[in-house]
Amino acid sequence: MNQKRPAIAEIIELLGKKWVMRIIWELRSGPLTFRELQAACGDISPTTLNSRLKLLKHSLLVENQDSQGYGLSPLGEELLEIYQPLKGWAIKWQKRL
Amino acid sequence: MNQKRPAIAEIIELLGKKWVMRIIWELRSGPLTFRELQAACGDISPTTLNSRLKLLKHSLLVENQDSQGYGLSPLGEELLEIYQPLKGWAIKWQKRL
DNA sequence: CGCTTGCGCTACATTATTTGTAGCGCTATC
DNA sequence: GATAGCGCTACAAATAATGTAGCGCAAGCG
Repeated sequence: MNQKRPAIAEIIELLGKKWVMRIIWELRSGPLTFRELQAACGDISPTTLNSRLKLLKHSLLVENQDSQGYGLSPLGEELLEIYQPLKGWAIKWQKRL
Repeated sequence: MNQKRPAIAEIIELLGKKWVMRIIWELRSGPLTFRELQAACGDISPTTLNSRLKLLKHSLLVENQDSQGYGLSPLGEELLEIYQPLKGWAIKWQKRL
């Protein structure tokens, strides 16, 4: 009852939404509160942040970590791992711009 | 004279724009013409497609491959490589949704 | 030549999404 | 019981994406 579209298309759509990757990235070194996250993202509006958090929780990438705020779920951590190589590549890429 | 922000933040912003990852993904097995790309993306509007192509060319990820249409640049290919593990992960992720 | 076909792409009005600001309701601490 | 900070919502304004029509051009054909 799940997939209408290939999984890769689904995740590409999700990650293509504004702020989604950024939020995951900002949670890389542990949970943050709503307002910390807001500040970390360079003052994303609370409306958008909340909407993205709902989406990310629903997608099982982020979860409430009781009293610590929002943190990455195990799946979220895995996704972040996959993104690691991006860090090195990005520097190289930026130099050529 | 380049970076005001960390490279990773810059690429996250770029890839977070709607359709950007999708376009790169659709070019994975070779260049496509404007209209082929439009169809591959499930009928993205030409306005948006053109705007993204401009952005991607400017970011050196996509380039005009003479008479073949649009294709990934070497940097674009590298980026796509980094995304490979996403494919397997996405399937696992989708099952848990 | 004059006609058609398909291309890359633009114009532009409509619709959807994001932003920014103010502030509510709640809890904890004094 | 007053203050401070939190997560979060309301809502109007700004920005971005969409859909449709079609232009200008180049190639192929009769």
